[in-house]
Amino acid sequence: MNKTVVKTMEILKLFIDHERLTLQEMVELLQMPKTSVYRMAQSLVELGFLHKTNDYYQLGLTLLSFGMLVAERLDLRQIALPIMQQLKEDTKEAVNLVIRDGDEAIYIEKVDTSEPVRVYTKVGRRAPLYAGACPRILLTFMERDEQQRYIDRVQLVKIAKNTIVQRDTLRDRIEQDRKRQYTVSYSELEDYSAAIAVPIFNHEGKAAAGLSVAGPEHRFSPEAIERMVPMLKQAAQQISTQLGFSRKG
Amino acid sequence: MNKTVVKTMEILKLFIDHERLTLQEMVELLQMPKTSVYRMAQSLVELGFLHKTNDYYQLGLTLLSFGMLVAERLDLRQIALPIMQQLKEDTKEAVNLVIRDGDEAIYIEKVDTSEPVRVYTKVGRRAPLYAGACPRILLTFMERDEQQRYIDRVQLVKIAKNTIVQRDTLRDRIEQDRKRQYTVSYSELEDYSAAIAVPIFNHEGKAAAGLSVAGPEHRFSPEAIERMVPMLKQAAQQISTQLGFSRKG
DNA sequence: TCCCTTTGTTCCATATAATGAAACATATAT
DNA sequence: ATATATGTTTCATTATATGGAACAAAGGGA
Repeated sequence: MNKTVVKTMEILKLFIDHERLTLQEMVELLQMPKTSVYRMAQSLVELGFLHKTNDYYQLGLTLLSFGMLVAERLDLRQIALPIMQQLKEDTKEAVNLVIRDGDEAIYIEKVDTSEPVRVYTKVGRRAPLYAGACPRILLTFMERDEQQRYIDRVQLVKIAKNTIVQRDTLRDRIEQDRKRQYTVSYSELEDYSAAIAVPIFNHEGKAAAGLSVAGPEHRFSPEAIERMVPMLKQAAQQISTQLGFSRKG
Repeated sequence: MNKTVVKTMEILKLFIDHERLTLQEMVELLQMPKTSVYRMAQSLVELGFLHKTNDYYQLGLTLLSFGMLVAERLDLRQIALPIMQQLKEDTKEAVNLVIRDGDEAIYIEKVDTSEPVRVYTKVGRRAPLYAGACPRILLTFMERDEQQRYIDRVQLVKIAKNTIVQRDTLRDRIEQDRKRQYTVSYSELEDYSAAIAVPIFNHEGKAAAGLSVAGPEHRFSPEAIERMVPMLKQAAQQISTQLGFSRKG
């Protein structure tokens, strides 16, 4: 495993939180010698992973090309999109699709609402598995042993005002949601945002993805939730079926 | 500039044309020792650039994350999208937006048609500057010296049945299109596909992007072109204006 | 069931490349 | 004109990569 490659990619990570940076700024953020940073940055520019304009570096278009390749090769995403579009029409809220990537969830598709207030989620964004309805539904239906190991080791960081940061609260929540086969969140990933999520199962009966509707809290009254849950479950069922999942019972 | 980093990324390039590969397949394609390939592939997996499942490697989700960051940071794309959506409504054809990336054009936005026949373009895809209306409009309005140098050195490869592969033909075409301020292509990037493209100018008066409508050839009669060109020019003008371009005369 | 082949993974001696301080180049501020 | 800051290049030293050989695992054929 190449240490130099890994080190060079530390530079790319800076651009997750910074749209553009000078060489000097990267040196300060990374606390590495400027010659080293300079050399690595030039490599990334040569690869098209960074672009340099007037002493400023920013993410390069080659990442867009690769990123879109990844997107178009996600079968689940192609299968889900028309169903998500219908669900958005039915519920009038934004619809999200996540899959697991290690200890995080990554949003792989979103159908945005036309309603005035939007939520923060964007395709490509990540969230920890414990926070927010859609990521947490993946945790809820994770294989039991793996789930316990994750809960035991994860550092529960508060992200928004209602993020769950107590392990026992998280465990209780998961038990409850496992039974009712959906989860709800209010202000866990973003203040004043709510979401309802259900699992999508694959041909092995494993939770392969999470499907959710999301919007501002005031549009997620108990009545609204009661109305949207069956629609969500139905949509997830359609996607699961196309993934080869056979429903038990 | 790091040789090791550049070499490791040769592996990623394999996945442009291959959705998934085994270690052995990569060794054969790259003609490198398998230990070397193994080591580099592990680095890419550790970075999230590759994902390994059952002895198969494929592009990793980290590229999706970075790719979408690039997409959402393209100001031009945010400005253009609503105008592109309107243009698609008006013309009923797919609308594309490209920018230049070195000697290639890269598609950064697309509003697809609801009409039955689609064209190949996808966000993130690249094309040479000489082929197809949208990429070629960038070449048409390139700074003269640079344009001549590009035409002199580019290897004109036939991509579809009508790809321009004669330098003189290309030069004549550019002169003609520069005058009428738009270009048309039939079967240059993909057989049986047509497109009309116009330039988008930035605040410096330089061609910053190309805007096109595209569809199957039979929907691009001379009458249809005459109808769509003014709409395209108007849409491009709107985008140019928002980019700070002041029209001459 | 055994043996052979293929492919993935690890080891380790050797070769190559990376490293980073110093120096140089350029631009900007005073 | 000079000083400072930042980007870029040089080069002696250090660290890491390299890749053949060996090992491990899986699958196919007799």
